[in-house]
Amino acid sequence: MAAVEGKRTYREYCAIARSLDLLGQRWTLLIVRDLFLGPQRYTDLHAGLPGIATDMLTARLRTLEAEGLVRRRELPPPAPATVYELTNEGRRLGPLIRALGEVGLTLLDTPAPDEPINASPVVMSLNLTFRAEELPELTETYGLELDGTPFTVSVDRGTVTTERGAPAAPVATFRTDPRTLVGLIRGDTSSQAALTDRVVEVDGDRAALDRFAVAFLADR
Amino acid sequence: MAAVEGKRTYREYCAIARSLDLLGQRWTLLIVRDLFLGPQRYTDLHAGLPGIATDMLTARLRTLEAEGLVRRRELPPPAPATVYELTNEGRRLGPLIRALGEVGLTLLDTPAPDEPINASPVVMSLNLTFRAEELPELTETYGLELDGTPFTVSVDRGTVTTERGAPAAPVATFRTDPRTLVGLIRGDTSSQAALTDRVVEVDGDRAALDRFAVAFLADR
DNA sequence: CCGCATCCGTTTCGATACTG
DNA sequence: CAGTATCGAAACGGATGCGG
Repeated sequence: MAAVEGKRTYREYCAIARSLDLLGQRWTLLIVRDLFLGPQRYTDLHAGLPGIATDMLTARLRTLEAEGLVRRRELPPPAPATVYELTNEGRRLGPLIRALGEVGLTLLDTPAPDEPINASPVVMSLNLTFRAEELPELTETYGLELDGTPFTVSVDRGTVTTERGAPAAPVATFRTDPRTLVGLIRGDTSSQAALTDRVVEVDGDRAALDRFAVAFLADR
Repeated sequence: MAAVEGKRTYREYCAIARSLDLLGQRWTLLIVRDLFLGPQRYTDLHAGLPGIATDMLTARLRTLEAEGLVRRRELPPPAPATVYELTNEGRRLGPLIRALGEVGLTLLDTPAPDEPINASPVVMSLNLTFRAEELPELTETYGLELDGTPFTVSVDRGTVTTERGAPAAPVATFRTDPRTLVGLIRGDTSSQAALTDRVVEVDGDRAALDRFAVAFLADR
């Protein structure tokens, strides 16, 4: 007889169940994933989540906001817009996003030739494939321009950070498409071949692409 | 027009999305959680998942089996039964389960007096609240009997393991209920008070309860 | 009692059309 | 650009039935 049960929740006194009450709905963690590369506008979030309905995206953002994991911010003129960004609370989901990535990375095959590949997840995966033990002293910042969208990848003695947007002083900027970058990371393409085939364009230190390829090769 | 789309999946070339395709459905990760304490029969799984529909549990188990994360095993006589257990693949979800627990642990308040508390999640949470830095040399095995259900908690120089079932040679066995154990871990009850109030019964070394309480105190 | 399978009302999700 | 409104499809929750 229609008990007023509010929302669907695991009613269990359990840390894992609580997490899933917070984050377990469809799309929620993928939104968080996208925001880990930096603030995003509604429309760009929508573009990065293939197949999400607009009202679903709105609903998830409202929930994440109410939970204090995401904040809405109005950009001032001259470029007024609404962006969504992670709060400090939200940033504490980093280890969870990483754990999910590590599980999923082993499941990814070489993409089918016609499979569309978004840029953001590929950039995000650099955090997973980074091999600190190779080049442990490496410290430099790369620009990445994937289908025209700029990203920043910074390596600093064994740690990486990835963000949206172009870096201030990159040692080099690589211009390519997500699929080619996947090929490089997976070792299906060598950095040499990428250069001679001109599927990657380099602005700046051309040798930086070799170091990049070594540092981020997924060794399966 | 009904495109035959099969199941609901994020069609994205992304490690995180792949993980969620595998594990993101309701109940799936809670089933995995329960199996991390050891093999379980269908009925016991059902009892540990408040509110799951029977066909849902069956469906999830079938999917996990098909994905190679869970295996079905028939126990031989004299106690014939079917148990479900994690495969080696399934055990690789440990870091993910832990990350979920760490997010959720900070969200758990002191349980309401009438809130039911299952034993398994409390035992599982010991992996999260364990403080290796206190008593770094501690190496001993405790028995835990919560509402009559036996568990084993082993500490070995900075690492813990938790399982269902009674240990072979415990330094002590604590007999209590999940709620009291939560009080101990959260620091709402001292081990001394628990002993004098007789809400915990100890078999074996009574001082072991103090060490246990120190080692597993959630310091928030 | 254990291990499911079936049925049915409710909730959530997906797709698309539309609006300030 | 940033959402609402609408509607059909799928998933879920709960009860019940049923063979070993």
